[in-house]
Amino acid sequence: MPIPLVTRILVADDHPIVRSGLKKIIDAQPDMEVVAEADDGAEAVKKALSDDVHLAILDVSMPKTTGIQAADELHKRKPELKLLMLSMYDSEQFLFESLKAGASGYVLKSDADQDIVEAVRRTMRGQSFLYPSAVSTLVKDFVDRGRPEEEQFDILTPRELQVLKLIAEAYTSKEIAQELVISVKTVERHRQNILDKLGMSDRVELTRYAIRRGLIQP
Amino acid sequence: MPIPLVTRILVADDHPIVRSGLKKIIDAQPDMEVVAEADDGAEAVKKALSDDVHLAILDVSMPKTTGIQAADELHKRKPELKLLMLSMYDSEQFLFESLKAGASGYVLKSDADQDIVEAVRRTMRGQSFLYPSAVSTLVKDFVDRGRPEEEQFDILTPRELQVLKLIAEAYTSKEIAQELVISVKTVERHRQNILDKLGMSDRVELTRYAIRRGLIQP
DNA sequence: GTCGCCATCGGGTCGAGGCCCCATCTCGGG
DNA sequence: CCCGAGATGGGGCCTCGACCCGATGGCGAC
Repeated sequence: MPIPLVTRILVADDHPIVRSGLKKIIDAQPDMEVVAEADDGAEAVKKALSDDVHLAILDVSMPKTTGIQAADELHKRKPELKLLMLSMYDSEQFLFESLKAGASGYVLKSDADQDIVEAVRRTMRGQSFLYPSAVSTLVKDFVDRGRPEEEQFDILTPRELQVLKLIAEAYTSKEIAQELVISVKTVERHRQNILDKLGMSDRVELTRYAIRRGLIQP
Repeated sequence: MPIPLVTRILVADDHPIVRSGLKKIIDAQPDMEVVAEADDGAEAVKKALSDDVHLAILDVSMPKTTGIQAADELHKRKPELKLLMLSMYDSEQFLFESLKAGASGYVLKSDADQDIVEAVRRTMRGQSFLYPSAVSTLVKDFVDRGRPEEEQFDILTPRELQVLKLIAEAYTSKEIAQELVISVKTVERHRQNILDKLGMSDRVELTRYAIRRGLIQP
């Protein structure tokens, strides 16, 4: 498939101003154009499938359906669609999950005004674009590949996500147990599993993680 | 002082894309123009004083010097400068602090693309602009004014801000004590005072508050 | 079918966090 | 000059969180 003369782009971010800023930068380029916008992962999937979109720029952290989930689904249902992830955070976990979900690029919001045009062009040429320190992260991961069958990195189960969300909303274990109609012990078990999987050690870290993921608002 | 034909605006936000989005919307208006940008409160103060700026749009939550601190200083040193606060959050506390710091308007980021132009025009005319539910908040506060000398709402002391920051970075009390070279008891005393002042009850809520304030990144 | 993952529930330990009491010292403002 | 606020420290209380141990049923993959 040849590279289109004008790349038709969908922009998904929950903040209208960010979309507006991206649109300004992109529409100033002769070879690209924003043809659709979405403020949530689910909407992004719908619009990216129906519209004639070449490339989707997805914010990793969006309420309800995150950018990663959207990327995953889009990659399965429309493999020829290019995916470019946008994130506030230099996070190893998000980077890996994005790449696993089929993203070709990962741009930090703090550098997006400079990087986004280049990232779109590179992505459309079939290459990848990662922000500088992401490359180091990938190299480090490559070197560390000594561990034979270790889990590499994890995703939480749906139930664990529910519990995490409530923890980050300052519910106590007892309150979570009532809310989910399970025992306190089970809540604590889930919490422990989440802490183990993420390599964290208390609720404060979980809270920050939940916010980074877009599970809750600060 | 007459209203200038073209309002000269400074935009301060730590995310370049947000600045870019605001600039796009503002520069599309014939009667306003972005003449300076800043990514931090301190820089905003410097530029707003030196440049010939009529109005400053300040993000409430910025790293290091927050928008509120910047507003406070600008209001003291250049009282004729109009101040428009921009925030991610519908927060009573931030609203009150902004108004106390001399801001004429408070716009939510989620509505900024629609509200910002109107807010700038109203502000330049010497009026106020608040997002809808902020008006209700102010009315409620007015009605509640029954309490005679109650502290109304608080701000944290510098020391308390230090402690809060470390708590939100998942330091334990013991670690904070070591870091600040004080006793664990004092740390817990500070933590308790912070909780009391903010009307909160655990570290998770403090963490979310610290993030909203821009004290730390998630 | 067996193995592993997920979700559920129980026991126990120990320290930290959350919530009271108290006091001292310093410093700036009325 | 004293008062209040900020910062510091201590004693004690009880709950909850963080980290171990164990088990069982279900469900999907190989």
